[in-house]
Amino acid sequence: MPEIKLQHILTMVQLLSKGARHNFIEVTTADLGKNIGRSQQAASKHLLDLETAGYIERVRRGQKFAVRVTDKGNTEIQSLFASLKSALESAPAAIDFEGSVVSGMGEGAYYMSLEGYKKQFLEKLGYEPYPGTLNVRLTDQVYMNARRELGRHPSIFLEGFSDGTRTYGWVKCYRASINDGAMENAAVLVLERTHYDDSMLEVIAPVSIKDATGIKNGDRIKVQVRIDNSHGHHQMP
Amino acid sequence: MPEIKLQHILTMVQLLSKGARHNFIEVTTADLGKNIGRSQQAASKHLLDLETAGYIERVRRGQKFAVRVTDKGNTEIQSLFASLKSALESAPAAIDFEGSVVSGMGEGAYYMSLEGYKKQFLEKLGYEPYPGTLNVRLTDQVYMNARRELGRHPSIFLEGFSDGTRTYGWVKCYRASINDGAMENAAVLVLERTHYDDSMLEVIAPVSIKDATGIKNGDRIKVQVRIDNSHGHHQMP
DNA sequence: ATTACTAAAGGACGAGTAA
DNA sequence: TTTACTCGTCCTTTAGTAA
Repeated sequence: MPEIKLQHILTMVQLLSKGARHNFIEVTTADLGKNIGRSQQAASKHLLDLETAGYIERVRRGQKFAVRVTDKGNTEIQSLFASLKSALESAPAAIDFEGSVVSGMGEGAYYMSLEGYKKQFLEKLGYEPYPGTLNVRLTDQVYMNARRELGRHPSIFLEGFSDGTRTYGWVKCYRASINDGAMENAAVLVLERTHYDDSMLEVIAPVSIKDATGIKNGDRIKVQVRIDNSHGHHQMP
Repeated sequence: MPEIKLQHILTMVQLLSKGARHNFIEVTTADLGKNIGRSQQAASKHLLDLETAGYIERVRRGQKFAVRVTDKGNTEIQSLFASLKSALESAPAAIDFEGSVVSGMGEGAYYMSLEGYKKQFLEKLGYEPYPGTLNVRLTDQVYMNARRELGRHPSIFLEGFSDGTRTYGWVKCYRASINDGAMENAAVLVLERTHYDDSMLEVIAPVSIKDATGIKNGDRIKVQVRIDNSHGHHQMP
């Protein structure tokens, strides 16, 4: 959609930031060049090109020129900027996984049933998980890599605790949906302790995922983990 | 500050908008080329360059590649975008004028005293103007051009009215400051009727500008008109 | 079908310099 | 001092094509 050449962006932005949207401002091509990290000659060429394209107007003022950005030029920059912005903002903030359902609800069920976690699930996730995790064996190296790095993203963080006998590690929760929306309020767990392996994904939900979706052991399954991109990444611990 | 080459921006944005921030996505260089308005070969080169620079990573998937934007790449794009954004947003939204004060408060004073305007000034501008306008004769062609186009900008709009005998035209007001802040709450008027000429600026304020600032007839004066840039320009009538 | 090499064309840029 | 011309160099792109 935007017609403006990429190389001219810096020049236009520089002019606009100097107030050239509404006023004719005096800039020398040498200064301009310095500001955009190019030579005087390059800046001069930019202004000539932009003038030809109708994006700026210039008037002689003695030996120098005064420059103003035209409506057309402003529209062009704003629309370029708007389309970049919307492209960046519409970027899906989710990590996709695929794998097959395997049996092994035992251990998960035990942990979920512990009071020290249950309380936090209810408080931070909004529900008490069905007792038992759905285990998904990832099928592709790409998903295993993503699984390994999953814990780096901002999470719903459940503190570890001690019951007097032993201590239990923290749990990071990530909201997730299953099979393109067949179930929306699931969550994927990243545990401090149980370091299964990077090919395994543990999924919980308020109800039995198998019952609710009809998924059986051995079935292929897609899990989409939603990531919070609201800036300020990478947190402890 | 941003190190990334301008020509790579579109490619990076395209990848990000396809979700390559968190997932390895499959893109062919032919598709990518189409999306950024370049050839397949150019897209291929971009990916090679970006990979070398550490802005993306790729993994073979059969014959194709899957691509993901690295943290470094994302940081680069976000910071480029942020610096453009701040440059554009910090752009001063004001039109500067310079001229000399001339006598001629008569007519302005008469208009300002009319009840049909006084009411609207108080309501929309927040004060009742000192009775009398300060007239500024613009000295440079550049300012006269700007004066001619002033009415196109969003304004504080006073309706015209009739007192039974005759009708009075609309008035557009623009908040303005005088001599770099010597007076901040002045306003410049653009009248429907009184089509003086493009070299004249009429300025009002809650008090006598001459008394408050010590400006006398014949003095040079700067008037800075503030423009409302909050998008959605160009309105009636 | 897909990537990316090569060669050649096109464009952007900086140095030198005229006006 | 300023702008902008020419020209040589380097960078970017495309077409053709190999793998």
